[in-house]
Amino acid sequence: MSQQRARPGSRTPSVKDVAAAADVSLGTVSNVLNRPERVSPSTRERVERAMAELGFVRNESARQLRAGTSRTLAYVMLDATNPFFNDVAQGIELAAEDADLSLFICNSNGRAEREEAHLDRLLQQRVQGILITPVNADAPYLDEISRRGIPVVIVDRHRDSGGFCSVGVDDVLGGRIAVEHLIEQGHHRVAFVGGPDSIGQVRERLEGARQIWAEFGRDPADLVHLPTEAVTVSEGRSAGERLAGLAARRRPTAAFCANDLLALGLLQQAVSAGARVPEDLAIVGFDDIEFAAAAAVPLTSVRQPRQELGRAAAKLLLDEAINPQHRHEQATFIPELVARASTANRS
Amino acid sequence: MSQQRARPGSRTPSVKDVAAAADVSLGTVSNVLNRPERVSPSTRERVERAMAELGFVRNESARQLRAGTSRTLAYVMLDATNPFFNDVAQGIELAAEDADLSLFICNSNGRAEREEAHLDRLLQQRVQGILITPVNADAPYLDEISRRGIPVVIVDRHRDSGGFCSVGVDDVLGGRIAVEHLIEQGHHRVAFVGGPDSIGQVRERLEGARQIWAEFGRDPADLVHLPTEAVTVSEGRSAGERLAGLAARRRPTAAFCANDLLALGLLQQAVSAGARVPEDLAIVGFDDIEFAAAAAVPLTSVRQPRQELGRAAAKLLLDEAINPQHRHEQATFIPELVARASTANRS
DNA sequence: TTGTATGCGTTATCAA
DNA sequence: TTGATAACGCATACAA
Repeated sequence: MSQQRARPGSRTPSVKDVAAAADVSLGTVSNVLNRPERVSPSTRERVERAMAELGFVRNESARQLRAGTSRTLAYVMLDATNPFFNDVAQGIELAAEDADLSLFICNSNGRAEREEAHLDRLLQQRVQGILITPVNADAPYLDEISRRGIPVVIVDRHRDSGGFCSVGVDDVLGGRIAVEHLIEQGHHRVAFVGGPDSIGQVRERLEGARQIWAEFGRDPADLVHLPTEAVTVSEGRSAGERLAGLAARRRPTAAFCANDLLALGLLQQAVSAGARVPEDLAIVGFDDIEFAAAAAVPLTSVRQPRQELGRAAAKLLLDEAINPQHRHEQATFIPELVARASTANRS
Repeated sequence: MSQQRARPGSRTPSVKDVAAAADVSLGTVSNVLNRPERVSPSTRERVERAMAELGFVRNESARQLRAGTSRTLAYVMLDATNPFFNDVAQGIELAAEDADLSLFICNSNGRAEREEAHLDRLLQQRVQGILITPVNADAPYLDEISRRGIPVVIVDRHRDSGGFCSVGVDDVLGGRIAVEHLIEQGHHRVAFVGGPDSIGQVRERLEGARQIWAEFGRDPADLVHLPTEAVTVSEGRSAGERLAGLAARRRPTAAFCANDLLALGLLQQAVSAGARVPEDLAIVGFDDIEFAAAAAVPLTSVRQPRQELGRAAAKLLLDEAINPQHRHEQATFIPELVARASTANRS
């Protein structure tokens, strides 16, 4: 096999090489690159031909060093195994692509020290801005970055103390519509599955659930909180076991899960224990990831506009980076119930 | 809210600023950064203090421009909605992190023109190397990149014409063990669900299935190919409908799906049509993504070491980038059957 | 052990 | 319309 590599002596061609080949000055080559209208058609064509022949590719590091502005964005994800965040990342990537920007993607996996290490590296890269779903939205190093003049947008979280753009959905409302739906379906005892409390979303979704429960005049004791240690499939399963362990007359007939991973785990446990969904147990998830619709019993879920969240965040970031009179903005999207078989009517 | 930003007049501090603050020369600061052993403890400490006080962060563009070596890798994914590729990406990211490298992640979404646009940008970034699950492993622009001296590793695909490192599993073997398992479970008529043919993996998994089928002396007509237009959940559903439409005596009692997404779609269709899994229809998937184990009927699947694939690919890439006597290598992992409820024994 | 000087590839300013 | 030149921030060879 011809292991054809670049000949040892050959650097990758620079503007200088192009200039020599096209017999123009270096400045003219740069103009062809950056302000082609300033250069006459004939020489421009000559330069372009030389570029093609030499296989010239602009060196972005040099460009960035000189111009002072980078052409990269970064997204620091919270949990790469949750499709929700990957969908958000896709939205960001599409926006970045539109703006001809490259995107660093990092995963903190829920650990603050990894998050900080990533941020460190991104600072060195002089990224134009950072999108982040932080482990802790109030971490001081986020302010530190912002103080450096680097735009930071918080994704799928809001921050009490302000100072940042952020995007997310109205989680309280999401909790309300989920439980309202269950009430409408005739349930009188409902479980809320989710935790830990340190996750703001979980708290707010539960808060919404409690609000609507109270508004319908229900007894708070009939809204049972099944806490979990994380929002994962396996925690959903374990919550299911606890649920199944309750005495029949105390057992909720429906569960609202803080996210779809929990809901899928709960569904699996229920089915494997011989329970029928939704007849014995109705289930509502949150996020509406693709696997919610793909479940054996398609899952009712509170939809977040996942890609749109990413796109919106990227747009806010770019505005902050470019627009001098940018004002921080908390973009809150409205979640939407998507009813499927897992909560079909109890008739 | 105090919109505290960098004071307009303040650039981010450079080595020069640090040098001035620590009252040493610029070269000494650079030495502290790159060969700390060469500088005396006392001045080193002074310099480090100055760095901390000024909040100095090394400018990676300048470093890269001067040193000629970049500290970034890139992975061009084929399909960001498939958790399999995200798991591979995680493996890559972990390896990159170990090497203190940043990672660009791009998604071609199966479209060659997006892939090329991404590669273009990555070339400009002068990435140290590119990992890619290509739309078409034989695309000539991959050679073009390699010829430029940029290491390219092909992930989850192999290339006939060589010239690259690649990682993947033995797909033929994967097909064999999947169908062998079904034969052992007592199935006499089996469906292969997958397509299009342009995907090498699909062809090879089918090939493996046929091999083992023949070796057991079975009639080729009893291995029914249900072609799909993509390896997605919805195509799995539609294959399920076709399967259900077959006359009962011609209908396979088991299906081997080219990947888990297809298998999940098939499972959903079967359950919603009232079929019991595995009693009426046994299902085997491929990849063993997390959602296979999380399905309502946990899915038997042929496991690929997803993260490990990514890690191995990154290691090959780094070797190619650093080791002058690097030799291209096709790393082939052995897939492994993970038996779950979707193929429980027909007793 | 520390300082000085040069250049990486590009953009932008100014003169021709 | 084009050319010459300086500067971006850093690493390194070499001198002190």
